[in-house]
Amino acid sequence: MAVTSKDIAKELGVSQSTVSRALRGDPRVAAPTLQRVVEAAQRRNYTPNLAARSLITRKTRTVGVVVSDITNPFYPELLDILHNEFALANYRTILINQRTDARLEQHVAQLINGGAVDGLVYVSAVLGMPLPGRGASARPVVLLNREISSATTDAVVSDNTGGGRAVAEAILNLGHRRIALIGGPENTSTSRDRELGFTQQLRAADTPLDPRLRRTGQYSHISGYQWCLDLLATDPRPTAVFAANDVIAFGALDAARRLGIRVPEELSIVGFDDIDMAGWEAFNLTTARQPLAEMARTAARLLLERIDSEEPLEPRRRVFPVELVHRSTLAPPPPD
Amino acid sequence: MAVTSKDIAKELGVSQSTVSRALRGDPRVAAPTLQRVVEAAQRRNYTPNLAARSLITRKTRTVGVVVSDITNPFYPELLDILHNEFALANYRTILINQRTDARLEQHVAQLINGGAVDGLVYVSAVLGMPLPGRGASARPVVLLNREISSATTDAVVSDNTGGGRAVAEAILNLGHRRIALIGGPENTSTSRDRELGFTQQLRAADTPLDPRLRRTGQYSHISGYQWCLDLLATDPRPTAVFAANDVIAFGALDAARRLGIRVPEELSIVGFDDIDMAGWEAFNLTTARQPLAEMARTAARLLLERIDSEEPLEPRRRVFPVELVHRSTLAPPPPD
DNA sequence: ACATTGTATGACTACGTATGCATGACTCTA
DNA sequence: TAGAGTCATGCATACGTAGTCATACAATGT
Repeated sequence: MAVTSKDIAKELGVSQSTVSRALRGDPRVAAPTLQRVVEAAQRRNYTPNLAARSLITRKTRTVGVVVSDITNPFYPELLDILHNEFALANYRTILINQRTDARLEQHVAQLINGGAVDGLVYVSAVLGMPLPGRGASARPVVLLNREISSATTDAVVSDNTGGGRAVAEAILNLGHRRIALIGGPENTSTSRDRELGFTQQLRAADTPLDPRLRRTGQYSHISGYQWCLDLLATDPRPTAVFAANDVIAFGALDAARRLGIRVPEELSIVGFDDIDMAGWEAFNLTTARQPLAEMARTAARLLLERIDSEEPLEPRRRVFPVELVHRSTLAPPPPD
Repeated sequence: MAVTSKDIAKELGVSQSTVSRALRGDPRVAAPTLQRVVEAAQRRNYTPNLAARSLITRKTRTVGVVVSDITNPFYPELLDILHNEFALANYRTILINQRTDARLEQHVAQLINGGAVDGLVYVSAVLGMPLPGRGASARPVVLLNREISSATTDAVVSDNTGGGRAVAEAILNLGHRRIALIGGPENTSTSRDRELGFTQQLRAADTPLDPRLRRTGQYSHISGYQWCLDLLATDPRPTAVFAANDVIAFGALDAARRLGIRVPEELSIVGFDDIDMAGWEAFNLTTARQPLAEMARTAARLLLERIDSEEPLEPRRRVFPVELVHRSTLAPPPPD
C-alpha cells in the first residue's frame, strides 16, 4: 500500500485537510505546521494519488498526442518540442501511434471522454474524418500540421500551398520542363495543398503537370524509393522531382543512387519540411522549410490556453510561412 | 459535465450497480436489462471515468516508456513496437523524453508512486543511477537496451560484448591495423560493453586500441560527424572506424563524404544496432544487428506479466544475440 | 404448501484527495 | 474589557466507479 495523506496526518496528529493544504501551498497553514508536513511527506516518500486528485479537480495534467507513424522521423521532431512544452507546463504526454493502434478511434474517444487527458494534439488528421471527442464533455483538441476543412477547433499549419508554389517556381526558373511529383496520402491536407500550389504554378507557367509523371502514396522512404524507380524508368525521364515531404525525397535520392543517376546533375529532387536529417551530408536536400519547432510550440500553447480557459474559445488558425532552403539537390536540367 | 453511470441508471430506473455490472460483463445481470443498459450507454455516449475506476481497481491501464532522446531514430523504432504491444493488451503509453524533461526524476517518481502508470519500460538507464520507484508501492520496471549492474528487476539487452567482439574480428580479418573507435556516452552499459568486447578482441589479436584513436561522446549524428572529422585529421589516419551505434556511424559516413574520402575504399565504417535507416541506399551500413523488434516485444511482455502477477517475481534477464550484417561500408584497407 | 436454492437487483461503502464550512484561539481596537 | 476581526485547523462531503452484502422474488424439490 502506498502512503496516503491520511497516513501523514495520523503520524503528525493533524487532519488530512491540513496535510493536503500544506502540500498544495495553501496560505492558510502555519509555518511550523507546514514545515512538519513537508518534512514528513519527504521522509515517508509520499506522492499524492493522481487518480483521486483528478477525480476532484477534473484535471489530469496529461495531454495526448496523436501521430500517424512515430517511425517517420518527421514526428519525433514535433513530439520532442511538444513533450518539452508540456513538461515545462507540468503536463505528462500520452502518445498515440496511429499505425500500430488498431482501435485508434476507441482509444482516442476513451482518452477524451473518459477524462484520461485534459487535451489532445492531433498531428495526423485525415480529411473527412470526424473531429474526435464531440459532446458536452469533450476535451479541447488542437490540430497540428494537417487540418480538416470543417474543423471547429484550433489548427496550426504551414502555408503548404505557397510552399508548393515556391518549389515549382524554383524548379521552373532553372529551366526544367519534365517535372514529376511524388505526393503523400491523398486524404491529407498537407499533400493536397502542396500539390495544389505546385500544379497551380506549373500551369501558370504553361507547363502543366504531366499526369504520367504524378505518383501518390505514403509519406515514407519506401514509397519515395519505389515511385522514383518507377518514374526513372519512363522515357524520356523527368529531370526534376518534387517530393511531398523530406522522407519521400530521401527515398527518391536513394532510388537515383541505386540507379547510378547523379543528383543534381542528372536529376533534381526537392523535398518539403526540412527535418533535421535533410541537412545531413548524405542528403543535403533542397527543401521547403516549415518552421516545425515554432509550429509545435504554438500548438502546445494554444492547447494549454484552451485547457486553462473557462469559456469556450473561438477556433483559431495559425498559418506559418514556408521558405525554400537551397542545398545541393536542385540544379539546372542536363542538356538534352 | 460528462454523463456518468448514475445518469444512465436514473434514466433506466435501475441502480448504478447494475449499470456498472452490465458494462463490465458481470454474468449476474438479466439479458433484457443488459441490453437496455448497453443500448443506453451507447446512445448517451457514456465512457467510464478512468480516474474513478483506477481509484478502486488500483490499475490505470497505462504504462510509461522512458527514452533518452526521441529524436534519435533508434528510439522510435523501439517505441513503435512497445506501443503496439501495449495497445494490443489495452494499455495506454505515456512517453517520457529524458532530453527535454528537466525534472525527469520527479516526473518518473510521480508516475510510479502516484499511481499514474502500472509499470515502466526504461530504455535509457544510466550506469550508477538509482532504480526508479523504490518503496513498497513501487510499480514494476523493466530495463530495455541499457541495463544497470545492480538492477533487481527485469532487463532485456543484447550481447553487446559479443557484438563488439564480432565487429573487431571482422575488421581485423580484412587486414586493418589502424582502427578507431567512436563510443557513446561512457555511463551507458551499451557503450561500455561494446567497447569492452571490441578492445578485448583487438588485444587478443595483438593490435590493442591506440588510445589516440578513441573518442567518446553522445549517441548522435553530430557526435559521430565531429569525432570522425577529428580522427580523419590524424596522420596516419585510421583505415577503419567502429561506431558504437548506427547514428554515430551515419555521422562518420557524412564526415568522410564531406572530406571526399571514399567509403569503404579508403575508410571502413561499422555501426551497431541495424536500425531501419542503416539499410537505406544512402548509408548501406555494415553493422551489428540487434533484434530490436524482438527485444522490445519481450520487454513489453515481461512488464505485462509483472503487472498481472500478484506475487513479486524474481528478476529476469533476457540476452539476445547480435549478428553482423554485411553491407557496403566494410572492405579491406587501402594499400599503404 | 412449505422449505430451499438460485437469481437479479438495490443499498451502501471504500478508494484518496480537495475544499466549503464551522470552530476555536488569538489579536487588535475602541 | 468586550466585541470584531483574523488565523489555523478540523469536520464533513463530493468526485464516479466497483464490489460487498442484503433482499426480494422465482423456481425447484419434497
